[in-house]
Amino acid sequence: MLTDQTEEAPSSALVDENVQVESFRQTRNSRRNELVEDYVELIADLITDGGEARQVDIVRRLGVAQPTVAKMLKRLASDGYIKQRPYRGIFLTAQGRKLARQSRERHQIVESFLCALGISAETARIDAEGMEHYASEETLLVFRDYLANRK
Amino acid sequence: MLTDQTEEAPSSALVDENVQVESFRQTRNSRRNELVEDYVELIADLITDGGEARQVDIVRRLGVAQPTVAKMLKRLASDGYIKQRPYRGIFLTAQGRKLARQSRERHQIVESFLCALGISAETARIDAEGMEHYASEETLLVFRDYLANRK
DNA sequence: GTTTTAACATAGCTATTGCTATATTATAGA
DNA sequence: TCTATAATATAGCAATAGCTATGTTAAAAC
Ligand SMILES: [Mn+2]
Ligand SMILES: [Mn+2]
Ligand SMILES: [Mn+2]
Ligand SMILES: [Mn+2]
Repeated sequence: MLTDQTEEAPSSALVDENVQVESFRQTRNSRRNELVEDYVELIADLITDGGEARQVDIVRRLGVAQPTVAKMLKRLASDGYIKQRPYRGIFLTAQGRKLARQSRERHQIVESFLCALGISAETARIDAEGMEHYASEETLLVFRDYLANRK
Repeated sequence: MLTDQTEEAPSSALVDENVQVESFRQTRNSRRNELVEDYVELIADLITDGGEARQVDIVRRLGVAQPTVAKMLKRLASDGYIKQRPYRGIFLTAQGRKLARQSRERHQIVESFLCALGISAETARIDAEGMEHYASEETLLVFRDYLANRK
């Protein structure tokens, strides 16, 4: 009579230890890729929109200091996501384009889903910017279905 | 005739610069609180469930090395979230209890919402563990409404 | 063709979050 | 009570992500 546990998350009891460890592990892993994803996604958007992505454009869009971006771009280059040509802009490698495409798609799905739920465009933008990096394939599929099946 | 922009996120055009900067700023800010929130939430859960939260319990639940937890607990103590009594466990301050309650509630809403959408319990757990930290009040309200208004 | 300026590079600092190795100590068992 | 063990503390290292200050240089302006 009081048991209403269909499709419900547990309300306060501790979950199984191994399950929880695995959740935290995966979350730490996703967190480690957040910045890289946002950078390549932004670079791709800048190129799509204006034909080029210079360091200074990224600085303006991210709202961080220029040396912060410079350092990150070095890392992205050494990790094989981009090629830099000073004063000529940043170029994505094949690997970079692939990650950018995936990131952009995930971002778009999450943001559109939040909008479809009735959340304001500004809030959807902000929340999606963080949440996108933690949405699994299974979740993205459900979001996509939701978007497709509303009238 | 081709304009179908109701409740839709833009598909690839760059958003306004100031809007984007603000999104990234807020996201960076949320990210800075992720770990603190997970720690106090976990400590509260351990206390609720077993009466005590020792360092070694947190180590086991998070899946990180013991000195990592020891260092973080020092920070939580110096930030006023907890009191430590070695071999006696971790105790939440009023400030810690407040943050724990808020974090636990957000976590629960996000996880229940994902479950309600039909996402599997395991995936919902994992995704919620990351997404919870980026869900705004507005979004939580919509999630809550969705949970309340489904038959 | 100079000169100014804006873009980029580099040095050096801090804080955060992880790790391994090792020391210390409180509790539990014999 | 003594001792073994498990819990905690500490030292020291690395990677990441931010900052300010300052140097260098390519492009623009004159
Ligand atoms: Mn993004
Ligand atoms: Mn993002
Ligand atoms: Mn949580
Ligand atoms: Mn979490």
